[in-house]
Amino acid sequence: MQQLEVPEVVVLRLPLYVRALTQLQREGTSVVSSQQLGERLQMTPAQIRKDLSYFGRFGKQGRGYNIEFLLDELRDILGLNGEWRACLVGVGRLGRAIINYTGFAPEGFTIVAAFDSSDLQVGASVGDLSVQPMSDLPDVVIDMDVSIGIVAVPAAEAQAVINRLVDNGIKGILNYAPVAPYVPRGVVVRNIDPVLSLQSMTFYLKNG
Amino acid sequence: MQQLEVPEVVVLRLPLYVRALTQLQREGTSVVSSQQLGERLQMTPAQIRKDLSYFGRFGKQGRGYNIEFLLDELRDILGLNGEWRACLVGVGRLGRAIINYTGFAPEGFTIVAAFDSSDLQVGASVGDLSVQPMSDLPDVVIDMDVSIGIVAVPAAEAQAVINRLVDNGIKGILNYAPVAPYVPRGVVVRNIDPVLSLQSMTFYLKNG
DNA sequence: GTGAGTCTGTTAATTAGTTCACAATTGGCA
DNA sequence: TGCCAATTGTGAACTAATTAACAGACTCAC
Repeated sequence: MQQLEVPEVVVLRLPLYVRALTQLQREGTSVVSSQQLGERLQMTPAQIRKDLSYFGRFGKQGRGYNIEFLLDELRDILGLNGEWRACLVGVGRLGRAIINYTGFAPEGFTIVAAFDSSDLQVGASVGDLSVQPMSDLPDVVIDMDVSIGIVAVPAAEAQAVINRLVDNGIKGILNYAPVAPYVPRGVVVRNIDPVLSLQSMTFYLKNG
Repeated sequence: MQQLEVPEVVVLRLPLYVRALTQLQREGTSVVSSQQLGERLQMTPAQIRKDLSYFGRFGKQGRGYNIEFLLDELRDILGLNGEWRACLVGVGRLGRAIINYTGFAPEGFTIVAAFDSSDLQVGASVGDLSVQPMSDLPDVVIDMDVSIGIVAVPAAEAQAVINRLVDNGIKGILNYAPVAPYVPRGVVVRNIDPVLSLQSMTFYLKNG
């Protein structure tokens, strides 16, 4: 599979399809056309068909897409059929909220370890995790098969923490710190940054 | 100003410029070239110059951009020089974490009211706010000049809550619920959805 | 079985976004 | 002062993404 040529925008939309299809499935629907799916997601049917065509042929002409089948294919493409293990760095208020967030587990993302650089935090219990010192990171990554690092430290420390995660073989970073981190090629970063979202929103609020 | 033609991608990048320039300023720099700024942000100088050119001419040939001046202009363009007041709906774990998040206030975003549809929550104290019933929403929006609604309710309730906010004149929604809400034209939505971020990340983790 | 109607997958056309490349300025220095 | 090096702002060229359009394939009702 040379999926290297799939545009990133397309990959970013696939989870949206997964979510919409899952919902349709729960509603008892078993087949959906690109037209119907497009109405739900507020996008053109052509875009949906085009997006899917990067990965294969999943529909039937005259009928549409079998939801169960398409869901399975999409989950497979995205790698959502297994469990992904993550570690979290930074157990301040934000970090604690992330650990306690109930939205990850049902989607197959599990936080299996929590780290903090402060001795004051090490040993504390958060959720059902015990906060570990950063020096435990190398062993934890290997022993617990961690592939994702979640960063919830202050901006000033974020880059150093991310470097450390990357040095230990982490290939995916979910970054909550308000910085645009540098990572080497082959490492994927996703930034969660509500302030940036608000700061672009106000442009439109201000100008009609 | 007919800024209606400014591509949205450009608007999304402006806050990044603001942030990088602010940092440069704190470091004591007073002038920066598009080249230097581009290195920081990992983007081409041409893109930065082009983006800025949608709004005016802020640089000096042979020299670069005066950081203080450019920052002021950008803050003005984005509407970041005043204070924006927001209300939050849903004071579960996530909502409480949002209220206690310290990253908003320094950027001029203040959460001035918290709502919940559950009688069990109404009256509770969260941060320095007292949780109000949704029926208070119309008055609060007007009396406290609220222009942004932050949604932290379960997925199933999100669309209804957003409808209610919009009906009461809210023009900007920061949505933490895992749904892609429908809003009428003229209302701006920004979704904060770490699960979607992870689900697209895994595509790349899975395929080299 | 057949035909009217539906809907996909895909190529082509269009639109949007990025990068190039260079004339026009500017600042600094001899 | 005059010249060199630096850097902007911007049309033009290029690249990427979206939408249109349609041939081919499937469904279903009769």
